[in-house]
Order: sequence, then C-alpha cells, then structure tokens
Amino acid sequence: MSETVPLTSFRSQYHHGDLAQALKRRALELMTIHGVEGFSMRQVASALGVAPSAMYRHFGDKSELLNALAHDGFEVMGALWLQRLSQIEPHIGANPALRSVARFSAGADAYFQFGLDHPALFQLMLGPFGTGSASWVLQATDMPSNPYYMLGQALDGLCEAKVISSSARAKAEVGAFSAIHGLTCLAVSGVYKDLAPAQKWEQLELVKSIILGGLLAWDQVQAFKAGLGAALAPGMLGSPLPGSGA
Amino acid sequence: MSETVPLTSFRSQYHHGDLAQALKRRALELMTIHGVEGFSMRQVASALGVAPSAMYRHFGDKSELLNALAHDGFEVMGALWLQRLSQIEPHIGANPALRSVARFSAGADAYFQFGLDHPALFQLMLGPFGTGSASWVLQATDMPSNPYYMLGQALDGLCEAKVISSSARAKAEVGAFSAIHGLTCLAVSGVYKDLAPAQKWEQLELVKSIILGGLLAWDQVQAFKAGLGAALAPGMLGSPLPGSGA
DNA sequence: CACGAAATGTGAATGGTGTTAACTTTAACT
DNA sequence: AGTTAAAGTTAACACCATTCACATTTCGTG
Repeated sequence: MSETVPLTSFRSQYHHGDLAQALKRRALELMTIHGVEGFSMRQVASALGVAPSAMYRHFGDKSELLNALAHDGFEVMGALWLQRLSQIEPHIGANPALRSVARFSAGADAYFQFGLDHPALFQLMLGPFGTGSASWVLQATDMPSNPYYMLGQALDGLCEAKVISSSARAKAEVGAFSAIHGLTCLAVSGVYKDLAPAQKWEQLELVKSIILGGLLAWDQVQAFKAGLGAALAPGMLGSPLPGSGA
Repeated sequence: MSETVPLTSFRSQYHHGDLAQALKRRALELMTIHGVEGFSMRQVASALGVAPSAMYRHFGDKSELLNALAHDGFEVMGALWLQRLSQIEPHIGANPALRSVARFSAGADAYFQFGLDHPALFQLMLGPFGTGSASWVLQATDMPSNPYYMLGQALDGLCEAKVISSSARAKAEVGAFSAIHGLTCLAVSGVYKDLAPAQKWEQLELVKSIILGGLLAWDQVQAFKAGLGAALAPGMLGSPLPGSGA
C-alpha cells in the first residue's frame, strides 16, 4: 500500500515532507529571539539544516514569509480575543451594562496580552514592517480575527446596553483603537518597555478608564469644544498650522 | 593671519571640514526617502563622496548615528511644540479653562504633526528601532523637548484650571500619551497610513475628545468600574488570564 | 510498473550590507 | 620645521537576500 501522503515525520534526506510549515515555525521562533530586524533568512534555513535557496520554493520573498507569519498572527490574536470573551462569560452576571463593559475590557486585555506575549509578531503585524500588512486590518472589516472588527463589536455592545450614546459610538473606533494600540506599542517596544508586567497591566487599566470615560462624557466634551472653538480663531483647532519647516 | 577654525565651506579633497554634521544631514535625508529600514551607512557615505569607513571616525556605530539623529529629532519636536503654543497664545483669550484645553490641544497637535512631517524620524525616535532611544523619554523628565514632560505640563494646566480633577491628573499621563502616540503611529505607518491628511487630523480631534472626556469623567468611571469589579470575580479585571499559550 | 514531468532541495555566484585593519594624507601645536 | 593626532583611503571579512543551473525525489499517467 503506497500512501499518497508523506507521513514520515523525520525526513532522511532530500525532501523534508512539509517545509513551508517548518519554515514558518522556525522563523517565528527565531524572530521571537532576535527580534524582527535581527531576523534573517539564512538563519532559519540553517536552523532547519536546509540550503538558503530552498526557502524560495515556498516563499518567493522574505516579505512573503513575514506576511504569512503576520497573517497567522492575526488568527492567533483573534483566537485569544474569543478565548478571553468565553473565559469571562460565566462571571459577568446579567446586568447588560456591566456585561458590555466587561466584554470591551476583555477585548482590550486580549490585544494587550497578545502584544506582551508575542512582541516581535505584534510588531510585524501592526508596526512599520512587513510590506504594510497592517492596512489589512482596516480592509477586511467583516472577518473575525480582525481586531478592528472585534473592537467594533465591543463598542456596539456598549451602545446597545446604553452605556454610551450612539453619537459617541459612531466616533469611538479611532480613539479606542488608538489608545489601546498606543499603550501596547509603548509597553512592547517603547517608553514603557522596561516596566514590570504588573505595572503594564495597571497602565492598561488606566487606558481603559480613559476610553470608557471619554465615550461616557462624549456629548459633554463636544459642547465644551464648541465653546472652545468659538474662543479660538476659526480653523485653529485641529488643523496643521502652516510653517512647520522640514 | 592663520585662522584656527577651518572656514572654507567646500573642501577640495581629503578633509571635509565638518563631516559628522554633513553626515547627519545626509543620513536624515536618505532616511526620509528610503525609510528607517532601507537606510544604509554605505549609501550616505557614497552620497557625500566619502569612503564608508570614514564615518566610523565620527560615529562608532550605525546605532550611534541613528541615536544622534533621534536626539536631534527630540529637539525639533520640542521646538515645534513650543512654536504651536506661542502661535495660539494671541488667540486663546483669558478664560483659564479654555486656555488650558487649548494648550493641551496644541501639544497633541505638535506631536501628531511631527509624526506626519517626519515619519521616519518619528519611527526612529519612538518606534522599535535605534537601540531603545525611546526609553530616554521617560528618564529625562525635567528636560524640555521631552514630549512626556511637555504633556505633563499641559495636564498640570488642565488641573490648575479645574478642568480635570487632581485624581484624574495623577493618572492622566499614560492614557493621554498612549492615545496620542497610538494615533500617530497608526497614521504614520499603520492602519490609517493611507488616509488623506484632513481625515487624519479629524481623527486626532476624536482622540483628543476621548482623552479630555476620559479625564473629565474620571471619577464617574472609577465608580462604574468599582461596581463592575464587584460583579466580576476578584482579579478578573485587568490581569493576565492564565493559559495564553505561546 | 516504468517513465516523464513536476516539485523540491543543493551549490555556487552576485551584489549589497556593517565593520575592521593597515595605511596615507592633512591639520594642529609646539 | 617636525612631531603628533585627527581624518580620510583602500582592501578585506563576514553576513545578508536573491538567483541560476543542476540534482534528486515524488507523483501522475501510460
């Protein structure tokens, strides 16, 4: 009986059985160790005992491999998000308002935790690397495992539970995502990167409070800013002043 | 009269007069064009018509050059911040509350504008590059041209004008900085990078509203979260759930 | 079952990179 | 003027991504 599928787990010589997969695994390992910038094709090839040129049968390019890694990373993040949601489910009671806040909070936790657990991968997915796989996040708006989409659902929940007004809901995505993403960046590879994990989680708590408060007080702030706009010269607020220099 | 300072602006041959400076200028130009990752020592050397090894008389390392660039960048950002402040000064009236809000807003504008104007430099200063010059921001807390320090002053202003409570002030830095930094990252090299400038500035307006609202409603949210904490299992909120997988 | 075709891996080579070492030229200071 | 240190040069090393011609293995099909 000749099996059509190659099932030998260790390959004696020439053919590896399932490179591409092994390649991605090793690449992720090495990237986790050496960071995104310190990552090299030749290293992963040699770590698998394979010629560097062999990789190009499976990934036409370095960026193609990194994109594959990033794509897988989004699914891992999405799974973590869902896992967090189901983990809190038995404990969040029946109050719709509290439920919606807890689910929003769990989502933020998932995003943050993913960054802390997989800093290099996070950087690859949402940082300035990988041939711009980040803009993918905005486009596939209907796909789960898209953090932007999942955040939107959490905000919908807050709105339906009357925790935030629908006018706040309409504008909430950018601010909420910016704050959570910004803190994650700072905690992973920025200003806060040397803090202890417990402190990082406390900071996430602060950020979530700001977001929630900002959405709660949305209409109040709009009124405030209207008064401010009257006090300022028109167009002074929130526009690029001329003469910035290069 | 033999001048001790070399004042010839064009160097005929061997000695350049003031490399190091010219090096930094060219490096910044090339980095602006090719991005941080596409930046190369040899390119800047050849752009100046100089041997690659000549650079190492002035910068012991690539990272040393990048750090010098980042350091200069912080001063440019600080200058831009001050410039924005002085530009709005004649227009913001006498109302202390409105004044403090306008100054906070101007600071956020400066940070954001710097990112849009100098994306590569911004990335170098506060992104995952440059041998961690980012953590410098937290340390030199008394130095002007430190955005974290300047943001702190803006928040102090809001507190003194009674726009936000002192308890909100005490916790405000992280959330405010995260949100502004996060949006700047996303606009420069992330999810929002392909949006038109006007749209980016609108988004900054949303982020500022969230921050301001979050600080305004701070105490209200703390009460809310206290109720939420009672509804949830203890320690469920804002802690890394176990079993995240690798 | 055999045999050609397609898939997969190898070795060597190209051009680019950061960095160093030994050497040369210029400026600076007695 | 002559020594010394600064600042630049050439040549080399090790590493990198990528490619091309070639070798081997697997698969589909006669």
